[in-house]
This record gives sequence, structure tokens and C-alpha cells, in this order.
Amino acid sequence: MPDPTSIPVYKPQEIEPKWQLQWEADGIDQANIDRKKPKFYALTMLPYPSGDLHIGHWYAMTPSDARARYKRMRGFNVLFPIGFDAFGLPAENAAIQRNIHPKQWTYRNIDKMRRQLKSMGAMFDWRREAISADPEYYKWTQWFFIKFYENDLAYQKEAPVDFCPNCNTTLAREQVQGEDRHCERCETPVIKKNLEQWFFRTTRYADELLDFSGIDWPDQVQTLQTNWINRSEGASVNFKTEAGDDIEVFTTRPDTLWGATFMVLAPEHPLVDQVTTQDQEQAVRAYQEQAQHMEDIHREAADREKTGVFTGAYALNPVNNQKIPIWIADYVMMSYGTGAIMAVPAHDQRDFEFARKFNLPIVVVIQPPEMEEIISEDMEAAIPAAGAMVNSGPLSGTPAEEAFNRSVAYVEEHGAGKFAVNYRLRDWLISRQRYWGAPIPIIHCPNCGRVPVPENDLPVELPDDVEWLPTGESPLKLHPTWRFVCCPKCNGKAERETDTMDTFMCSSWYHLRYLSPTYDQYPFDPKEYDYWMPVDTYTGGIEHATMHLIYTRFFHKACRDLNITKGDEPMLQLRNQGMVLGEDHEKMSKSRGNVISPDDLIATYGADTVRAYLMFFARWELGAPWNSSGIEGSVRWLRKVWYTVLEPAGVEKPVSKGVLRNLRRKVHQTLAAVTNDFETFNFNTIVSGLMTLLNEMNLAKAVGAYGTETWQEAISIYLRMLAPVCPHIAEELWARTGRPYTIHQQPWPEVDLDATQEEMITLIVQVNGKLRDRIALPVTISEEEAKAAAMASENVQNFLGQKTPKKIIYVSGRLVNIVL
RNA sequence: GCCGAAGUGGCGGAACUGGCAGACGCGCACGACUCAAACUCGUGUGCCCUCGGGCAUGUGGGUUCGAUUCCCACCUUCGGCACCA
Repeated sequence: MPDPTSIPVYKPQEIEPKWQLQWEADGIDQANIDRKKPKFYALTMLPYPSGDLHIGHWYAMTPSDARARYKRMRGFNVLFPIGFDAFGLPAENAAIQRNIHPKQWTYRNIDKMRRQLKSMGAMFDWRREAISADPEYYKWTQWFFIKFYENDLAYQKEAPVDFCPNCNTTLAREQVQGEDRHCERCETPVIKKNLEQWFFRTTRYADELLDFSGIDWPDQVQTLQTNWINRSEGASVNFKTEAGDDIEVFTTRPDTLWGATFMVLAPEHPLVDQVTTQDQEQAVRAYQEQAQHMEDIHREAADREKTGVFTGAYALNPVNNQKIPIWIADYVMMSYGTGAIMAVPAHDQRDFEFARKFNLPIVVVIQPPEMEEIISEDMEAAIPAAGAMVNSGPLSGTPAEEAFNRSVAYVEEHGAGKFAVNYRLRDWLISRQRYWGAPIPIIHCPNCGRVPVPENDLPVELPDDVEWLPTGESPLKLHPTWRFVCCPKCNGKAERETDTMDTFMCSSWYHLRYLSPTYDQYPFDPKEYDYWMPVDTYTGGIEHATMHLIYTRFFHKACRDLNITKGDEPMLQLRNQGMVLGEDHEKMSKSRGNVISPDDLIATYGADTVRAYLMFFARWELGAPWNSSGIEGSVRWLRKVWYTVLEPAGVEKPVSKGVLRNLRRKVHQTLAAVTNDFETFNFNTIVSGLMTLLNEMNLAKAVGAYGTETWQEAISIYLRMLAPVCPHIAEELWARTGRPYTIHQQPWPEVDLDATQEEMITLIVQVNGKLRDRIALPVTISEEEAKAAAMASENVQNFLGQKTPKKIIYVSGRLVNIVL
């Protein structure tokens, strides 16, 4: 009998740092161009350096790392980089609250998080780390801005923008959330401000962004992006006021044009002042003021009663020259379409409600075939359905199918409008009135206008000596020297732009900076680009569906058109993980006190156990609540792995061939399943498969399989399957069983298909679809033999009684169903 | 209101292409080891039962020899959008 005390104890706290240092010293995770191998660029969304790596980071990154490791063992040359999204508001808030410079706060946090990230044992190539707040990084962020500016993809305009009074900065439309339109970061309701702001022309790419045909992205993300962009086809139609001013409207129902009985402008519409008559001026002003106050919170709540005011002016319906009143009402949004609508109360519910409230005429112009003739006086609601056109002058009688096209053709022929496409997507507002971001590299010159900073002068570095005064203005505006410069063109007195860029700008191209973070001739080394791009698998949270993931696609396409990048899409495959909730099933937060700290977990259990549990305990894309006792299962599993491999069996009797054949079958069946699961992101069944196999191995070990050739193969395959999930223990056991360093550069084992074949089947015997018996039979059984065996079953006979079966269904090798 | 996702034991979850529902793990119960406890190991664990079986995958229908899986309607939860013209 072996002496049990001679078996070393599994001490993850000892072996994990040991291997991490070894791997780093040997550079086994360094990714270098190697044209002999197929490349694989695996990317996990870069973290914000908040100062503490939380369990959500681990949950997102561990399976991504495991899959990258798996791909490497499959023979790919894998790039799996990491960096930090280091600009942004929290650093500045810390500066104000705790009197620490944002740079210092950020880089201190990065140091801490780098240590925490390393404790995961991920295969990050740290030589490629990129930090968006480094001048060497944001030099290129600024360079991209200038390229966009020079090619009319960036522009400045005064616009009503969403402004967070708490964060003291503007927000992109998608950073404003909920019915009360609050700031995504601090939940303060936003206000509207008219400001000169910088925008990127994302709308130019709206149509192309709707095309997902070249990429393997989750349906959910495609849906979210499609809804966000919200493309609608219709017509833009020009209405003239009696005074001759043009009011352009967009409509998706040009077939209802003859039913337009009034017009509505948004209260902020620029023409309102111009068209309003003297009589109505006071009422209009009052309404505008009221709308401006309301706007902040309630205006977009759909169930409000309609309100509005007549401007006193009239427009002419271009198709029938009818004189129709122009109203203003807050149910028309300045931010959508043209901020003006033609109102067709008979066929639009909102217009209907408005017309009823203010006694405006309702004219039916569409007659759906299945309805009786509609009398406008009797209507209780608008009729939005399609139908033949009626009361529509020359187009009366046009059937539903032709109504759209013929009415568009009609307005086009009469010069009143044209076919048009409208999007909900808006241009991306990138200006931020904050310090801790990449300065927008523009100089405002009284003579030359907006002048881009010459490339040689990049980066426009952030000054370190800044003060935070409670004025609500960016410290850059208050800096005595930074702001005032000479114009690069005329050398006259000029001023720098003091807005910085939205941090989503930095994260739109970080996957390119990873390729060559120290390269100083260009944002990236073209050689590296040509080898590694595009990203093969991108992983991260679904919350970025309508922000980062739209921006980065836009960015790539814009750069493609500027001959900077190649191909239509930056990331071929996208997968999203879910969220780890607290044990109370609530979202983890400090205030709830339900936060699980990964640092504590690795101190207690070791990284491998935490990795294994995170991959096992939930479906990755869904997430689940944390369970403190659940992790004990992973602890036991790895301990069992340890002893299964290292502890001799002490069984004397010779093992049977059947046991070995059975073991080998289980090993190769598991290998096939695990391989498939890695490809399809089913991480939880990878671990459960390995647990099941370990149990089988221990059964075989108990009857003498230990030490045989089959056992050796089982161990070799088992450890290699384990390596991506739990890299440290796999390496340790690989070394302790005398196998060559390093397990992480071993080939993924090949499935022996012959070995996976079963010799026996369990035939399921049903009577009328209900399970009545199970019979073990050789896999070679014929249909007749199987049916005969089923009929011979005692239990089946009990159910059969005197009856003769109507039909006997046979599913080869699986089941017999006897139908009475 | 519209769009999308998800509903399976006490819990997290598994189930290939329509074919044994509940793999794996947690928890729980009992047993072994121990002076004792923890650890570890073993056994059991959907519900009901007259021990033959019956009922069970959100609810109600349907298709089928057979449905967690396909179809229809509905309910609940979560996410997104929302007076979108």
C-alpha cells in the first residue's frame, strides 16, 4: 500500500503565483506574427480602471481567456490583449471630491487592477497593453479626429443637446436613459442646452450599419441596433405657408396626404416665431415656455393628453391647395424628422386625439376593404390600416398595394416632395465639457476659423496644472496659458478648443492600438494590422449594444472609406455574457452590501477554483446569482482531480479489458463534447462534462485501471481539456506526471471516433408513448430483433393484455413504441 | 403600446436533429471515519401513491405513435424602444 502522507496537498496559493511567474518569464503568452499558423484575434472588452476588479470582470474574461487558450491549443496563433479605458468622469469626480489629480488616481488604479488581472492567470499579452489616457495613445485618437474632420465626417454646430447638470457635461443621445431622461452615469435628469458641439456623421452609415450579413453577432444585438437606427421609408413633402415659407415634413404615409387637415410644429421649431401672427403671439410664447420646462421630464410620456396652440398661420396642402391651420404642440419632437408634421387625424391616432380636442376637421382618405364606409363624425379612433385611397382627388380609387408608390410619384411629379428615408439614429455627439479626456485638436482662429492642429504638433497634451473650481466649467477653459495659442495657419492670436472627446471615441479603436501600442508612425503598424485583423471573437456586455458596438462599427467603416482600415467590419463574431448577481438575487452594489470580491475568493480558494465556478454555475449568456456554497463544488472537484491524478490506486487485481474500453470511450466522448462546447460558448457543460468524466475515471481506478496505457491517455487528455479552464493546476499536474512543459503549448487532443462508439444500447420500450421498459441490447441489433425483444418484455405484455398492437414504431438504436 | 429574451426539483442548471425529463453541482437526509466536530468517503433525494402505478418542464389548446423541443392563444419576469410622424 502506498503511504498516503507522501501525496502532496493541493495548495493553489503556492502553485498559482509560481506558474504565473514562470509563464511570464518564458513569454509563453506573447503573440507574434507567425505566418505558418492561422491567426486568431480574441478580444474582451477593455475595462475602465475604477480601481477594483470585480467579479463581473472575472465572469466576462475567464471564459474568453479559456476559449483563447483552447484556440491556441487547436493550433491557432492567438492574440488575447488587454488594456484600460482610462479617460472618463469618475477620475475627475475623484479629483474634485478627494483632491487627487485624475491622472494620479487613474494610473494608481491601473497598477492595482493590473495586479488583480494577473492573478486570474489569463493569457494576456501584457506587452501589448494600451492605455487610452497615455499621450502616445490619445495622439492617435486626435489624429483620427482630424482625419474625420478633413473628410467631412466631423463637424461643429450649435444644437440643442442633452446636458447633465450634475456631471456638467453634454451626453450623447444614447447616454440618456429612461422615461425621465436621466444621465446613465449619475441618474440626474438631463436638461436641454443650446451649445456649439462636435458631431460625427454616424447617420451617413445608417444603412450600412443595418447590414449584419457579414458578421456573426447575436440576434439580440442586431435587433437592438436595428431598432436604435430605426429606418423608415416615406416621403419628404414641402408645405408652403400663406406667406411663402417652406415647411418640410416627413411622412411614412404619403397616401394619406389628401387627409392632412392641419400641420403641427414642434414648439422649438425655428419657423414658429416667423409664422406666428400677432394675435397668437402671446399664447404661443406661453406654450413654448411651458414646453421648455416640461421637456425635461414629462414631455416624452406617451399617455399625456394632447396640448397645443394655434399659431394663427395657415399652410397650403400641396396636393389639393387646401388652406390648413398651423399649430404648435409638444407631441411633435424637434429631434425627430424635421420637427414638423402634416396631421392626418383620420389615420393617425395622435393627430386624431389632437383634432378632437381642438375641433379640427377630420377627412377620411383611406378605406380599408374589410370595413364599412367610414363616417368621420362617428369615428372613435384613427384608422391606421392600409386600404384604397378615397377623397384623394386624382388618386382616388388607388388600391392599397399601389397607394404608397403612386402618391410618392404624384408629389415628385408636382415638385412637392420626394421619396425619403428617415432614421432615428442621430449623429454622434462627441463633445464633452470635461478635463479628463482627449482634447479635441482644433484651434479656433478669428481669421481662419476652425483649424486642425498640424499632425506634427500632436498630441495636444492635457496640461497637468489645472484647478477644479466650482464654476461648472471645464478646467481647460480656466487654464491661463494652455488655452491661448497662435493659429497654425496665420500665426495670429487664437484659442484651443476646450472640449474633450467622448471616451467612446477612445474605445472605438483600441483593438487597433493593441496591435502595436508603441508604434509611433501611425495608429498601428500596418504589418500587424494585415496579420491580425479583423477581430475573430469579441466578448463583452450587451449593455454596449447601442453605444460602443455601433460606434466601433461606424468608426471602422469610416476609416475604411479613408483607406485606413480594411474590410467592412471590425469584429466578425460577437458574444455577450450575462451578469453575476448578488446572493440576494439583486444587482451587486456597495450600497446593497452584496458585492462578492474576487480578491477574497482567490485568497480563499485560488484562481483556478474561481475560474471553474464562474464557468460552471450559470449559462454564460444569462448569468445568475452568486452562491457562496456552490463554489464548494468546484473546490471539491479540483481537489478530486488532484488526488485522482497523483494518488496511486493500490488495487492489486488485474483490470478487465471491458473496463478499459469503457474508460477510453468515456474519455473520447467527453473530448468530443468539450471540444464542441468550446466552439459554441457552452462553458457550463465543459466543466460538468469534466466532472462526470472524473467520476468515471475514479470508478475505473477502483477496479485497477490506474497506471495502464489507457489510464495514461485519460490523464493526458483530461489535463489538456482542463488546461484552458484551470491553467495552473493543469500545468502543475502535467509537470508532476512527468510531461513536458508547457501544457499550454500542447496540441488539443484528437477525438478517436471509433473509441466513442457504444457497444450496447438501452432500448426504450414504450406502450402508447409511455415508458414501460428498458432493455440492454447490442448496438448491432436489427429492427426485427429490437421489436421482438420489446414485445417479449414482461412489463409490455402486462400492458398489452389481449390487444394486438396497431402499429410498432422503431427508432433505430433507441426506442420501440407499441401503439395499441 | 411596440420589439426581443426567458419561464424545467428547495437552488444554479442539463437534455444532440421531436424519442429515457431532471446530467453535473449546491443544498438536504442517512451512514462510515472521529472522543467530538470539520474535512473526506458512501447511499438516497421531482411530486403523489393502495407500491401495480399515476402526475410532472409557466397556463390552455393543437400537430404527432411520441412534445421541455414544433404551431396557436394567454400569463409572468427581465431587457430595449417609446407621442418616431
